[in-house]
Amino acid sequence: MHRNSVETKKKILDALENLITYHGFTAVGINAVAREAGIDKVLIYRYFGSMEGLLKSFAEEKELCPSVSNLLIDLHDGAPFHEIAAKIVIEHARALQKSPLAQELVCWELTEQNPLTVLFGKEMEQRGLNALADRGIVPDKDSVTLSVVLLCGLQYLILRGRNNNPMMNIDYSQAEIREDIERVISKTIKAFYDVHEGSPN
Amino acid sequence: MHRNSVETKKKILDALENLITYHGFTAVGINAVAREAGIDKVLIYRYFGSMEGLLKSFAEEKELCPSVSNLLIDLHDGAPFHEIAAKIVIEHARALQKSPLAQELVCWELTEQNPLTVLFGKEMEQRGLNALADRGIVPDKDSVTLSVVLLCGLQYLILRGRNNNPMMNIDYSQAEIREDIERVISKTIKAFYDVHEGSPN
DNA sequence: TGTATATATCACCACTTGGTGACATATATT
DNA sequence: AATATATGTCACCAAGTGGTGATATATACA
Repeated sequence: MHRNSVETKKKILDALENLITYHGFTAVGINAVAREAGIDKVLIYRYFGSMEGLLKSFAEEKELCPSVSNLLIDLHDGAPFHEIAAKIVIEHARALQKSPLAQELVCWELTEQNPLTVLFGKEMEQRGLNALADRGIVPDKDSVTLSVVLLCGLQYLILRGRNNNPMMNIDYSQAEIREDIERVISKTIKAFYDVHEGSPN
Repeated sequence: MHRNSVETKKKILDALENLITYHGFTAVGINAVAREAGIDKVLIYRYFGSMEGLLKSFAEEKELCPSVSNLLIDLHDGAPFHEIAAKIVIEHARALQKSPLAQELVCWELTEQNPLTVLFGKEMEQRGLNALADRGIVPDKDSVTLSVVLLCGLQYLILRGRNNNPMMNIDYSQAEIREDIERVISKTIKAFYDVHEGSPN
């Protein structure tokens, strides 16, 4: 065997990722990570101090969720707010759907607080805001509220769908149903916006 | 000590409830339940067969979430659909907010499947539907989709708020913010419904 | 070449977990 | 009162957990 600390650290971080992705956050622990990485657990303590330290490093070094900004490039510059908002919500959901790791982290975040879930949560919060800030848009409070509620709803539906346990038979992973949902989302945001801009409070 | 099996069973079921409510579903286990109940764990096996059996009995015998139908009594008979739908969503969320046990079960359901989470999930699904069925209302698909997404969004926000970890500073547990959210929900459903009934597909 | 250090292995600790068999004793039945 | 059964206690098991100290060995540096 070669002795290469950076390689070993990588092995450990990768093992953690695989563990979360394929066995869920409940499977995470010092012994499990060491086993998965094929190294002695004492190396985890040596290089990361503790499980907390490992989670922190993982949160900092791994790409936990892709930026949403670049998913909006096909939106023309003068697009109305409701289109942008809908697009952000929908693309955010699609990205989550594609990433079992991110799904597990969202779920973990609802269960427990640790360096990883906290950092991940902050990152996720910033995604949509950045996409808007990039375009110099400052949305009013109610519009944000609606978008967030819709976004959270989609996140919840995606989490529920994971174990073939969809909510109300609304299985986001099925293409036709996803299209239905996305159409309703767009229609809803537009309808709200049309009514709202007349009297935004 | 008196020897009373029904009392012991009750002790065990109560212990499980307290454990879930005050220490979260991750704390649930044979040893933990026995400890909390102050009885020997062998009695759990004797009376419920296994942890699974205990969860099943718990799901069947405990009142996991209050019916939502009786929360709608102050709604007049001829109320338009959008008002009823909004009321159901909002009352559902308020009920969840009041029940830490239900919150934990919702979270558990996203993490793992077991007799308790499955039964609880089915019960939750039926709540809104029953409220509508009681009034002889058969909503169209898109309206259901919107209501479900909004409802799920509120559930998610409530779960996130539990550990002082609110999403985007939208803390459902704060009265003023809750009122904002509820207002947006009502406004949204009405706006969608107004547009939608003209072209329900 | 010899030596120090970074890296990795191994053995062990106390504690918790789910699970079971042997036993004691209160209660009910005959 | 004698017996059977329901109920409860105890001791134990193998396996897993987080965590640590002692030791081996590859690599780098003198």
